[in-house]
Amino acid sequence: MIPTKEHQNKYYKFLAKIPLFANIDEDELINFFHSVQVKQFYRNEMVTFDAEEHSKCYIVYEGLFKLTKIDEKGEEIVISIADVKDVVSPMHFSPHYDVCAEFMKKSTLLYFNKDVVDSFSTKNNQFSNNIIDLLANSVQKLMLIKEVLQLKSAKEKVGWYLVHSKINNTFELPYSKALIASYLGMKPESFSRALLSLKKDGVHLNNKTVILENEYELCKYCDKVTGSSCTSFLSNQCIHNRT
Amino acid sequence: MIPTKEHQNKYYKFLAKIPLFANIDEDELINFFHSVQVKQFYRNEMVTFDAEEHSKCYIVYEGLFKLTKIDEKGEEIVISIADVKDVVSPMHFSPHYDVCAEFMKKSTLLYFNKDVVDSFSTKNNQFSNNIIDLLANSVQKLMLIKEVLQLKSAKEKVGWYLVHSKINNTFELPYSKALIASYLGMKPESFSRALLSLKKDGVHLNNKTVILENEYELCKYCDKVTGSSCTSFLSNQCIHNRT
DNA sequence: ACTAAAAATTGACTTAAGTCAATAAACATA
DNA sequence: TATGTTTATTGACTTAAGTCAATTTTTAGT
Repeated sequence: MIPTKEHQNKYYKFLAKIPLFANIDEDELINFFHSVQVKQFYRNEMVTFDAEEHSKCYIVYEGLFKLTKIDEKGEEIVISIADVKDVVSPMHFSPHYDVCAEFMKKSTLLYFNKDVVDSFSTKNNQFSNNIIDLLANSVQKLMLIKEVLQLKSAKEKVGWYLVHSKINNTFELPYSKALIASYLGMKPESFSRALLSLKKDGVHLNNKTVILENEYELCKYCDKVTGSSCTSFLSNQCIHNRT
Repeated sequence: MIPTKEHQNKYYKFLAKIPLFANIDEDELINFFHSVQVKQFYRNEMVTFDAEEHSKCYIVYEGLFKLTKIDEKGEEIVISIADVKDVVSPMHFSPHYDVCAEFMKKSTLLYFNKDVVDSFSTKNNQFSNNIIDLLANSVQKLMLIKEVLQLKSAKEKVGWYLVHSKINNTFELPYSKALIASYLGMKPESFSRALLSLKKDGVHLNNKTVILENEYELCKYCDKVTGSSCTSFLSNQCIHNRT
């Protein structure tokens, strides 16, 4: 759907702050933004992002959804969680790769069709670079979560997610426990039991807020990439500080 | 190491066939290839691809290695297998993301430094597009393997890998069973037991060659992206043919 | 503030895949 | 073609996380 004039301005301002559009000349950007489209999705709505229908690039303006794959038995895995400002770009997948988007909240997505994205990236080299950064980031995130899923125990997974939240979201669990559990490839029951076990080590969860008896209980679950955004990175207490 | 004149020509010919360099004007390509470097690695050699030292783009000229992550206890997961013609590009990872390359054979890697890659992609839009395709492919491959690892039983994983080999490598297992097992996130013993169970369903393995009692035993393990390269894709027998 | 619905927890039990150890098959190099 | 080494298989046993069912806690709408 093409947005009304009144909405356009706020969409433009929002988009201009997304890393995908960073360091691009404002005139070119505004011109590109003319082709933005908008779509609303309802809570619990499920959409298959098959590339034929969805050869687009989506940006979450508001709301939350998870990208999932579901098998014949109804078992579901979460590939990624898409929050406000996140970019999901099925136009870059194979036409035979289907993923399912499950909306956790009423959501507004802004999107561009593949042809306009491609033609803009041909004209504008910085935009190409931004796409490269976006995809490189996805690759790294997927490699990291693969490591977490395959190498860590239930308790370590939860510990890892908590440090992650500590460092990136200032001690707040950003989503429901069930959603985080499925992102970590575990059942809510196991998540709950892992939290119980962490509590014995001094890691408490007051509703969604992480509380530590003394500051460093979670450090041992930290990975280096996450850690590099920590204020104590490479300090004496930091496990990544090996000399 | 800078290659000798005599070797240059064969490297150039090899590189020109890699998708990363497809559809680029030959003169520009040859000019870019002047900056290629070469490095040899020995069987069982292990190298950490930390971004500081390895802010490069590698192409496997000959040999084989696996990209792995290893934890404190020595447990290892395989992130990807890099075979001849494959591109591995640590320059696109965060400087804090370390992966380990373990060489399975004596290998020769060609590589370009980040600065020359970046400057070529600034000048040449097609090259930018090829990098985007390369990364988009990695994303999709990682999403697919995540699905395989989390959603499938041991037997289904092996079945999936076998169809994969059937379709892409004409019925040959390309690597050792132990390597394939670890790529599938399982132990060699479990791989072996899964093969035993598949044998009961008419799937035999004569050394590394897959033999089917009647043609379609493996179809139920096929995913749609892999299937799209199958000669019988969407035929009557094909499970992706739902009407 | 009240109620219904949704989300999270806890306990008892099950299970698929891992571990460890012994043996067998395949490979590579003389 | 023999020999030592690596890779694969098989069997007995263990275990971490899943399942199912019963509560309890939290959330959201009136």
